[in-house]
Amino acid sequence: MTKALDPKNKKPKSRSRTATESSILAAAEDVFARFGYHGTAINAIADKVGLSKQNMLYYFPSKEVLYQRVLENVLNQWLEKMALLEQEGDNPKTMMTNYIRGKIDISRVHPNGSKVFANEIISGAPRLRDYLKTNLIPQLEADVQLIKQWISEGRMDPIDPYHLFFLIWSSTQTYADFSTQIELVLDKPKLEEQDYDKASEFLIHLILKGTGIH
Amino acid sequence: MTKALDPKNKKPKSRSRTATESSILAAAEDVFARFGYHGTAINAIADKVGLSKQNMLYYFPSKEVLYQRVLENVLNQWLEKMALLEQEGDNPKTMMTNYIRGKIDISRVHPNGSKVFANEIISGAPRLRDYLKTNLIPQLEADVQLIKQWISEGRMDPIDPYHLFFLIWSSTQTYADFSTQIELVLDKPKLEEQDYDKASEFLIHLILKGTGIH
DNA sequence: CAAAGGCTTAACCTTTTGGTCGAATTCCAA
DNA sequence: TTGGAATTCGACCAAAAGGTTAAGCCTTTG
Repeated sequence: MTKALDPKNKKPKSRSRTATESSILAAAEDVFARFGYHGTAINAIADKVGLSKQNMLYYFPSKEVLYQRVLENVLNQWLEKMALLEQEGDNPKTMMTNYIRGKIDISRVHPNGSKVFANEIISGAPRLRDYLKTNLIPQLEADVQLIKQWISEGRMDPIDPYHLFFLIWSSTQTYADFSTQIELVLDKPKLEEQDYDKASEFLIHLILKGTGIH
Repeated sequence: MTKALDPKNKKPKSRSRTATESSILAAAEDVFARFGYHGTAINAIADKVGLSKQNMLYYFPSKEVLYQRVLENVLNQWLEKMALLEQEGDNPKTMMTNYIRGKIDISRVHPNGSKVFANEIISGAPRLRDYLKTNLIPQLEADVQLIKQWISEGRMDPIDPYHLFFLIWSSTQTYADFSTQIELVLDKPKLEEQDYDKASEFLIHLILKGTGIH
């Protein structure tokens, strides 16, 4: 794979290096998503990028390190968009709508990331317990506070905020993690944009109504 | 769920043999759930049962066969209880309530089965596409018809039945598949019965209200 | 233009693991 | 008791996969 000449390259080595690393990470995310950590042969990733195994190991010294980097990328991308608090809007309805729509968007745009994450959690989250504790949970707690505030202000029904988030997380991520099953049920080779839109509308409607947000 | 013996069985299996096979299957379900197909070493299963690897292979000739049997067991157990149509009750509210509660029960009693299934779907369901097509989907279609009927009778809101099932499946199975994450959030070493009860009540309330079932 | 340093490859090594084979042992009914 | 079937075990094997090493190639830069 020859890289395009870049006239304004000031540090070509570092530039091409990051490019190579990115393509490796992308391929790795894909393969790890489908086969899980153990099911993935680093050779399969190398083939996909068009590198030899040894050469790929030059960029990432081990399978474990590569996997960690993939996981890291996924999590960072996620956490950014995953706060209810940070949604646009000044009222429960708008914010919740944006939140749900955002989560479905992630399932649509980054299904592989979601699958890697799912694999990790199912197998007991050995590698990211700490990450979850220090990053996800604090953010969630803030979101929970917001929900409680809305409840106390009578802007929604008094429901358990934690289980509400479990519901939203699972029902949105299922369009990534379980896409195979959904495609089978809907009899489509691949989910299309309209399917995700439909899912969004459905979930938004049901959850808003179900929680009494108006 | 007829336990009819295979016609091609010349002799019924001995009591001790079936007992051994059962304990192997149980251990296998456990290990496959945690590590996935590729991540599981048959030695780990054998150790757990207290057999040598070779001896275990005497009962199940290969890892693949053993895995298939585990999957088979899980699916059969599931399908039995998974029809909305077969729930007790003569009205939408009761039937839907029992359905959701039943699904949460499965997550509580058979979390490993759920995880094995989840692993399989995430990795593209290579081994059970056919099973889903011939077993799950027909049952689902019948359930979808029932929902449509309820809608046409004005007993619930006009919503998309398919996405409703996706929501119920995902939000109930998450208490098995993602239990690690949930335990972390709820700050408990292990989910207790009351947690599942709470989840049931939450989901039942939200889904009934959200779909306009009364 | 030539040294330095980044990049790539061939050959090789080690460990793990699914699986085989035949001998030994146990179980069971005649 | 005994012969045959069922079960268990020790020894071994081949393939796959992660990883190492040392040597060569290519690009940049002083």
